[in-house]
Amino acid sequence: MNSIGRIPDATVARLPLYLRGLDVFPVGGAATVSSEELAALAGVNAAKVRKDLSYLGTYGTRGVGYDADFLRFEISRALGVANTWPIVVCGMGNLGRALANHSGFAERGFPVVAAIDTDPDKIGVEIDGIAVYGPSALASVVAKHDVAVGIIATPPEAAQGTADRLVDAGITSIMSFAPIVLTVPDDVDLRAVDLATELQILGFHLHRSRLVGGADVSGDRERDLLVGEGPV
Amino acid sequence: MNSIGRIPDATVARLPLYLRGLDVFPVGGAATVSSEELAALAGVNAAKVRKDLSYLGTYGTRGVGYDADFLRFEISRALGVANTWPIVVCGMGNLGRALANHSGFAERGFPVVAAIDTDPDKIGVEIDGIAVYGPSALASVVAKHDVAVGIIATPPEAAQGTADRLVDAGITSIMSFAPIVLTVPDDVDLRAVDLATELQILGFHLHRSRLVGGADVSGDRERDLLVGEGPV
DNA sequence: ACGAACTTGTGCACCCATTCACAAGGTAAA
DNA sequence: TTTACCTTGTGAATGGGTGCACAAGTTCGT
Repeated sequence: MNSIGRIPDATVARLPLYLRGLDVFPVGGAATVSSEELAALAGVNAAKVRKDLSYLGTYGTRGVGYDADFLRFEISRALGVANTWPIVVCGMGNLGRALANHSGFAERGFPVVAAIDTDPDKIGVEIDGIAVYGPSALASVVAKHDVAVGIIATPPEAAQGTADRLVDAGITSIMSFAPIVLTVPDDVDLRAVDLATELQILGFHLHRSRLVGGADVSGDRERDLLVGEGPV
Repeated sequence: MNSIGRIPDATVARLPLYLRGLDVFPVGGAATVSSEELAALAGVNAAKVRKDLSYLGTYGTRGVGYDADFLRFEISRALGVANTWPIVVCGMGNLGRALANHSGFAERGFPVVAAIDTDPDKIGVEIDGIAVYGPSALASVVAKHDVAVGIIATPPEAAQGTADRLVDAGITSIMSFAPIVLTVPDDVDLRAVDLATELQILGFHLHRSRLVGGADVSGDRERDLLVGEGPV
């Protein structure tokens, strides 16, 4: 199955992990990597790696493995990371500031080009090199910088309003850190990350294991990644 | 069903959402909530709510719904949130500081009681009310505050060492924000959250949807900016 | 007391993802 | 060339999760 078969959601969620794993091979190094090695680098098992990659095409060589550079190129192409998707961060509180500064975003093709906040003391200034605008400037900021993704890091009570404004400005990809359910049109892609929820899941297992006196009752815990809900 | 049947992982991951949804009902308000309402509050569908709750027990009343207070109590009990699980944050960079300050953690029973960093300028001082210690103090900090969860917000190259030290100190629940695969013993519960990975998943859909408009499926339109820059 | 209108709890069918197991294809050395 | 040994790619089995559809149980109005 070549170029354009449907790629399962679970596979899409793992592609970035493979790409990340390939970072250990220098670009242009002509290295080959087996599904077993890549599995270790990405924290999954080898069968999954092979099946996932088979959805993209037949890029490996039997008896040898995958060419690291070529694989990197193909996964990048599938993910569209050759593109750069500018981000606007909404809400410059603790979390917003940390996200706006997060070097890992720009490195992966998601530069933070602007921030939005309602605090008059922040509007018009630069925080850590990021220009902060008021909510009313959102549409023009989006147009000017060709913003593709909005991050919501506002207090929960402002989150829905912020989402509405992002949608009005034409944004179709939103990542929210607000601990509430947001309503957006069907054509908007929303991923919600609730850090407290993640901790509570950890807490559940903690609770269980301490109850029993040590052994992890819930079968064996393992690998996780997570998060978010995918719409279309 | 009954009290302690195995609760599916997918259900455990949603219980915190239900709990969060129940926040709209004042404590002691004697309100009842239907699966439909709770579904809307949690962002899932009603059938899932009913099935999930049935794993905890039969807490609803047919024709009526669920008693909000009772349901809150039972979900809390299942999750073990009646307990308080102290947290130590490792790495007080941008993200670490934001997490250490995040009010949502303490509200949900996960107070940040200490922080660890290697920077001599930070060790021994308080940052936003959180005492910062050096790595060597980890074991004593864990013992003294009865720390149950460790958060890794260090640079990627320090993450594995930090994980090892947390494990040595007796921590069995770890949440990592470092973009690498961490190796921990089987009895340690590890949740990895990679924010850049999340964005790349959004990027995949963006890429796909924008391709449909443009006539080129060959993927030539993209700038061939490189692809895998920074090493680990 | 009775029927209409609700809402839960759950059996069941379906779907997606994971994992196994192996044939197909490739390398290397004698 | 032949043999021994790798590793991919993929049918097929397995397992978990989702959602439908409906019987069972409750409330309310008449």
